[in-house]
Amino acid sequence: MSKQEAYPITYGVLGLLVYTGAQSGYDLKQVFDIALAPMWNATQSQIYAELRRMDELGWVEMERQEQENRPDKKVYRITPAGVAALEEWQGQHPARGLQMRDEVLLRFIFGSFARPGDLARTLREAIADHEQRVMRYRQNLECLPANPLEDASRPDPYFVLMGSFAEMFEETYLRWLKMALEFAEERDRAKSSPPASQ
Amino acid sequence: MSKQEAYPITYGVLGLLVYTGAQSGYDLKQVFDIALAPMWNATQSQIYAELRRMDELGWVEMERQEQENRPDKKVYRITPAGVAALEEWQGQHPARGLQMRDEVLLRFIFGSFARPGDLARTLREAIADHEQRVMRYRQNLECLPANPLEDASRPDPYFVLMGSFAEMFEETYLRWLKMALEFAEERDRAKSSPPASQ
DNA sequence: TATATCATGTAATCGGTTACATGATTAA
DNA sequence: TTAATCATGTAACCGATTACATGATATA
Repeated sequence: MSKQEAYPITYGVLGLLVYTGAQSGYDLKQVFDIALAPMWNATQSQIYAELRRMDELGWVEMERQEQENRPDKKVYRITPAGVAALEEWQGQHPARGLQMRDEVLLRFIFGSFARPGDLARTLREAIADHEQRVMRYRQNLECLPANPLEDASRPDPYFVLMGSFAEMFEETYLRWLKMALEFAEERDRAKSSPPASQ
Repeated sequence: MSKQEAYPITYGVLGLLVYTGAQSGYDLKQVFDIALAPMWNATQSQIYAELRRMDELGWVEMERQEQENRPDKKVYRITPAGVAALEEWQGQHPARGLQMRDEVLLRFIFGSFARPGDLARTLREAIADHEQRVMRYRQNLECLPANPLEDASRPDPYFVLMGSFAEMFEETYLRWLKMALEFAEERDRAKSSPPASQ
């Protein structure tokens, strides 16, 4: 078989369905962006495509909810076959290792080509971006879902640990960004003042 | 204009060409994997495609080197237009923020569906993987290139700072992985021993 | 009145990966 | 003798993104 039946993103949507219960593609996208932001991202149309795929696989069931003055809401629910698929997946060997794509770091490493101010501006914007991320992750920690398979009275311990990963990662990243910014600003100052040596 | 003329990966290859001097696509792939591993990854055929693209843009020049008993080596060199493109790029606003795709984290967050042992095994493999990464990054620190635009007698300070990012990131990641593994192992123990409560 | 949100999707395209082809050299 | 490496690339495909379409409701 060349074409796979499921991908990481497939299992991401599937797993979320367990925690949310029956949900529409639209709502799942919101949940996805909050819960899985630290390790994956998906577009709206991708979520719809994955739900259709899983419907064909029998991993989810769709129920059409009529609405007034709006398009019908298609509400999806995970099936026992879907739960089995999640369990199978956990036993498989990960297809790929961690993949990062970070244009800010790519610019930084070639920062010697930047005109004065450009690199520092890029870094300041990145700092603002990542500070917002940290805040969002901290907010998420206060409304974590319970685990329907285990203790329903407490927030899911896996989500708790993931939250701590997100926070650790963002804090490390921010620490570095601030170091890098100091370096970039110092370089700008050195370039604007008349060079003493050389 | 809808189709872009250059992407982050384009500038990645272009920037490396400054440090390596004239290089073949084959060799650039090796350099790419070492120097840009923390923020981007590229396949061999992608590198060839980017070199062809930049040749058409006039950002690089190609020289064919004949070889005995081997296909000709196409050696690329950056042009002044290429250097200008790098500088322009540094002034633009990054198109996308950080993107992470990490199947290990995705499995972890849905780890309650894992059969006993599966999650811990995934985490142990991830620890081995990331420990290798740390070692590679530390090795890289000992053979960093000089910056041909600045002080040629010292390793490039941008590469030095990137190296420290890679190390910080991997150490944070490893610290978390070990916490997560402890949790997973404890969970496995609790499931194998007869439950006292419930 | 204009924008944003709710809610669904399709079509087209793009960026990236995989598979394949070639053939000599070197190491296990 | 087998496998890996050097060195180049093409073709096909796949996963993901972007743009577009629809139309009501709520908000500014």
